[in-house]
Amino acid sequence: MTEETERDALQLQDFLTFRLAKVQARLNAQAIRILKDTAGISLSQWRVIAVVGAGGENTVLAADIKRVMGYDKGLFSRTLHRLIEQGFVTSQTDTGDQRRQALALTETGKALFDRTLPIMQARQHSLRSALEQDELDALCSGLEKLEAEVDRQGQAA
Amino acid sequence: MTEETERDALQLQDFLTFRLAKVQARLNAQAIRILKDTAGISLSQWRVIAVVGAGGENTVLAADIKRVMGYDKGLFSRTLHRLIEQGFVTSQTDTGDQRRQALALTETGKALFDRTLPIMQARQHSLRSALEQDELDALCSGLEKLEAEVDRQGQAA
DNA sequence: CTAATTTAGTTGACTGGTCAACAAAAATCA
DNA sequence: TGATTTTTGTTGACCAGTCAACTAAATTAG
Repeated sequence: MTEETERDALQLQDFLTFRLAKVQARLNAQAIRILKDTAGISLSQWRVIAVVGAGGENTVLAADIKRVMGYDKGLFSRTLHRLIEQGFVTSQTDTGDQRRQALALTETGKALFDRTLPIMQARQHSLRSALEQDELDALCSGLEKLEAEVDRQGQAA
Repeated sequence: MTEETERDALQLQDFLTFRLAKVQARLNAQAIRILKDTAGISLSQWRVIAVVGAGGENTVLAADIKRVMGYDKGLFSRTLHRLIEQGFVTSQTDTGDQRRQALALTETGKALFDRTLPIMQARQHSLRSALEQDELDALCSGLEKLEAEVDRQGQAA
């Protein structure tokens, strides 16, 4: 019985972060597969295209995207260059501040965006449809509180 | 206004999986940092030690751990060998089925487990303490439903 | 009993993502 | 103005994780 309770206690304490990690890994894998099959791009590439595409005709600053996505500098830089190489995005250094890059989608990039957005939106919708509205709210609220607690702990350390 | 609503709509549709990914990334980074600083092991190594350690004096089958953790074969194999090299875990091939490996912690491994478990439990506890019990239940329930929906979609495809 | 299939594990190649060192432009300040 | 610091981005090295090819042991079917 001691072993059982020990084991249960451990599984229990590990429940939250481990479960979160597992679910997230599966959602991630699903998104990666969909994007690879339907658009031939990576998840980080899609996120950049999505944000630039959401800007419509306006150009979007690279630094803003990086900030919004919370991505690493290095990862973002490489992702962006791959997108430029593949001809989905154009980059123009700001005339005022030459460190800044203003991004826009090419015609090919726009076509990819228009084709891929409904697919990804449909996925989001079907995921959301598994939950009632109040469950969805509770999930988001719980995630926010967890995130705030990680911040709080990070500050303390 | 069109740009605004487009942008908002996009941020909204991206909310759930993106928010989940961000929170999980931060939780993961926190766990990795704690384990590196206090125990000098990786997260995947800790999870193996945690499961083997939870078995107490009983040996635990490698295949069972792999299944419980949902880890890739290759990752698990390499993680295990690093643990054996470092002297935290011993592996003994099953006398009946020579493909199976029965794992146990060495004395060093047990010491590491005993030292690290309370640290990780304390972390879990403080994360949980950010949520009321019903919020925690709602979060777990929401995650389960999401996971089930991913399964359902995966089956369909 | 042998052949085919399944299961467990190992290995190499590859991608994604993090970290740290660096370069260049801009802002701050003496 | 010129020196220092800050911000922005690039690059190389590295670790985590996935995938596919392979080996070996066990099981199943003929």
